[in-house]
Amino acid sequence: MVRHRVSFAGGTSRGVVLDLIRTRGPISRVALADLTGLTQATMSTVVRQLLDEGLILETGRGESTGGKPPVMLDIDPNSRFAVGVQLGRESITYVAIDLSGAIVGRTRTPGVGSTEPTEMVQRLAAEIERTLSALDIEKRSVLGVGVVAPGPLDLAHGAILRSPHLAAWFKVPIRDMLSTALDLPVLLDNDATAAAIGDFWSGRLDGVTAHATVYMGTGIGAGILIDGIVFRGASSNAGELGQVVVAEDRGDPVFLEDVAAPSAVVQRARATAVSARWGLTGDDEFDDFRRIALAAAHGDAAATDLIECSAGHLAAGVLTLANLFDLDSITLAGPAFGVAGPTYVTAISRRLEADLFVRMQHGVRVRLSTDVANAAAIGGAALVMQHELAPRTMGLSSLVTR
Amino acid sequence: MVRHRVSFAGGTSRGVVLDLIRTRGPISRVALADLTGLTQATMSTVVRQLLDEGLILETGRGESTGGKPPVMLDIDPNSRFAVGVQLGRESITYVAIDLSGAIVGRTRTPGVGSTEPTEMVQRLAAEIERTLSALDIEKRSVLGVGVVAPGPLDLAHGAILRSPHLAAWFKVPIRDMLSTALDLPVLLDNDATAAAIGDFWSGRLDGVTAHATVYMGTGIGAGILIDGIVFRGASSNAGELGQVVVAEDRGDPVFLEDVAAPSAVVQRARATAVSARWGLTGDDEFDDFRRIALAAAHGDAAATDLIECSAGHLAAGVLTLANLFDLDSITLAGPAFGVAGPTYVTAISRRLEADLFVRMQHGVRVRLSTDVANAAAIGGAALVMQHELAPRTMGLSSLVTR
DNA sequence: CATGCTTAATAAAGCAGCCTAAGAAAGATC
DNA sequence: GATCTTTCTTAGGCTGCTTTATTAAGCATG
Repeated sequence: MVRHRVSFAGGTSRGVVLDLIRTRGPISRVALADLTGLTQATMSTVVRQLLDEGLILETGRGESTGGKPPVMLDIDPNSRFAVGVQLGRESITYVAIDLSGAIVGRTRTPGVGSTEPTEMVQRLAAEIERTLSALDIEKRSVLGVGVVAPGPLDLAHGAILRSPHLAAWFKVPIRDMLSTALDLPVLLDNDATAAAIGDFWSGRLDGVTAHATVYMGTGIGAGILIDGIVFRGASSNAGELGQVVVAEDRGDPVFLEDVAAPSAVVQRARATAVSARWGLTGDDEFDDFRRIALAAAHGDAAATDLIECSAGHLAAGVLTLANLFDLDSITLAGPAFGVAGPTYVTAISRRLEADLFVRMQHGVRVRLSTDVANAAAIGGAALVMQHELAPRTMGLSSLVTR
Repeated sequence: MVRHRVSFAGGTSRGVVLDLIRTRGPISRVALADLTGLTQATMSTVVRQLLDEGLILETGRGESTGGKPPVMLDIDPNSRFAVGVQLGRESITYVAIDLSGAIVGRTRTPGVGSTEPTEMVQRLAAEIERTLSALDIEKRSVLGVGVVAPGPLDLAHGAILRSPHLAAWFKVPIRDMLSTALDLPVLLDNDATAAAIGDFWSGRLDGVTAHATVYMGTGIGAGILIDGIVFRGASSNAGELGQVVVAEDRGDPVFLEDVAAPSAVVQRARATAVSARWGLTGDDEFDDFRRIALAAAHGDAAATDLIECSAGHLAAGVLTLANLFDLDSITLAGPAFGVAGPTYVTAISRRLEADLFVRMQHGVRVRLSTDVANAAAIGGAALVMQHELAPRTMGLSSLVTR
């Protein structure tokens, strides 16, 4: 047999193998060699390294297929941990995950509010330290912290550019400040991107080539993964699903965000005659959206109409997204899907089945995230896992340095 | 100085260096080492190889900057050639390009019509042989032939899936048939993708990260390049710009193709009272579109309205595309831009300047292709150049075998 | 104009990640 | 128990890069 030399970009084979063990484990060395295309000899040394680092374990014997039974390998979940922090409007969510991606701890504190960045960083650091010690996690087994924020970010400098309620954070180097305070690696990324990586790390995207995680909080975004690698575009702002043009109004574009986001639903709700019965407060748009979704879930016709309308628009936007990226997998995440998630899944699935350009060739798997509310925070932690254990970037400009 | 190990995915450094020499040449070894991040020593050997293969030449001395003056390197344009074939509705275009991407020959023959695939392949092969010998190009300096067709293709098998006027070609392995007939490598790809690679090969995309070439012929497509690598999606059908949803009509999506493509313009024209004065034939929608565009160019108000309307819709679709992919460069190509190109460029530029999500961070360069009518054929040839001389694909699934 | 300085290019040796080839280990089969 | 099959490791080699050192070719200066 003629073997061709096989190689992953810049020494990522260790990461690819770790991914496979995580998602397909327990698994033998031979099976890993088959899946990656690497030789058994190479796999032997890669696996040796992962064992030495304590990331994986030999968990016993597999079934013999006529010869020596294989030694099965699996992740050692408790060997490493990562922390994810979601800087929310109304609250900050902290999660700790283990190497398998399972949540081992979760806390929630009041939102950023008007706290100064300097003080906030101290509070974040303190809360993270507290969470870790409460969980009996040694700091040296913590790979780092992933901070997740909405809106456009300056990833190069680890700062927030503009965000609805985080104006005071403009260009503050929060990533480096928190890293100094904690003496741990810190990453900053966008909520949708993080949620997508979280889906990938959970192993639910096995076999998927082109995936998008649609994240709806206050705004609407999408984290896009190609072979598990984040698609970022020219300035790391790709996937701004809320900025899809869905109609025109006297020559001006109408964006998806204007018609499908929670705030749009609430605004339209206020204009209806029956809105009083949903108990809208007017203080917190997001809370009001939840009330409308709940009313819809209980069969309220007008509320159902409002949610269906939002879902219909989102479905059209997602159809555009799926056609442009030729997706084969979509998940929905974010607090907006907390109550009405299934309605949105149905609307999107129907739309794609009917109108996807390549529907004759392949379908698109549409699913709800396993934990819509915490998806971004979990993703933040997953981001750190991927960055530290299986780094990978797209394109040629991304020279791999190590 | 601590140097980090730098590496391009699977031995593509040769191709990257060739790209740089092509686009930035004449250039010295030292400058190449700086640009790529490779060491001077490595560059020395890479350049040696390219010189040995005859792809590049030492063209003389550069300016001294206080020490030994550098030896400048440049492409040897006549060392290699490639042929591009565009299977058009009404005509087939053949172009030959040299290594610098310049057109060295062009032919046009009647379109495919109802010719059987088997016979057509023989005709294509004969015409290509004739073109090459007329240009005095030796066959061994020809890297291959790039065949370009509209519509969804089966790239794995090198066949056309469905195409307006090429129904008889469904699943016919045209790529392999032509390769056998010519004894040359043959590639098949989509018109938009090819046009994008053509733009890249021409060197006009230097410094661009995320580019799209919008191709409008009968349909509307986009070829997307990230760092010069084609973005293909799950089934190589990414960039279907015509399938962007621009409005809704009683719950059904209205696609960009339905309102902005030449056929939509012609249809709308027929419904106007004044359409008689444009001399529409009704035979050939594309020809009629050209007449309307010409009338608009001569100041006909009703024709201008029709073209502006199409341009406005396309601009909205391109805005969506630019926001989702975070583009920093767009070119327009395809026969539909032959007459009215500047109108479309203006409409798109204006729309992006006004509404691009990241307009505060960076702009998007919008330009017309240097040769709108032949862009796809040129791109087909460029595709072969890139495939043979600087192969690269995106993601991890693309294991590099050699 | 000989000497030294700077920059350009090559040469030599080493390392990392993959390969092939060969063999050891451990059970299955007869 | 001998042989076969499959798993896993070891040994040696190739490739593409690195680092370090050397040669080549110009400028600057006493």
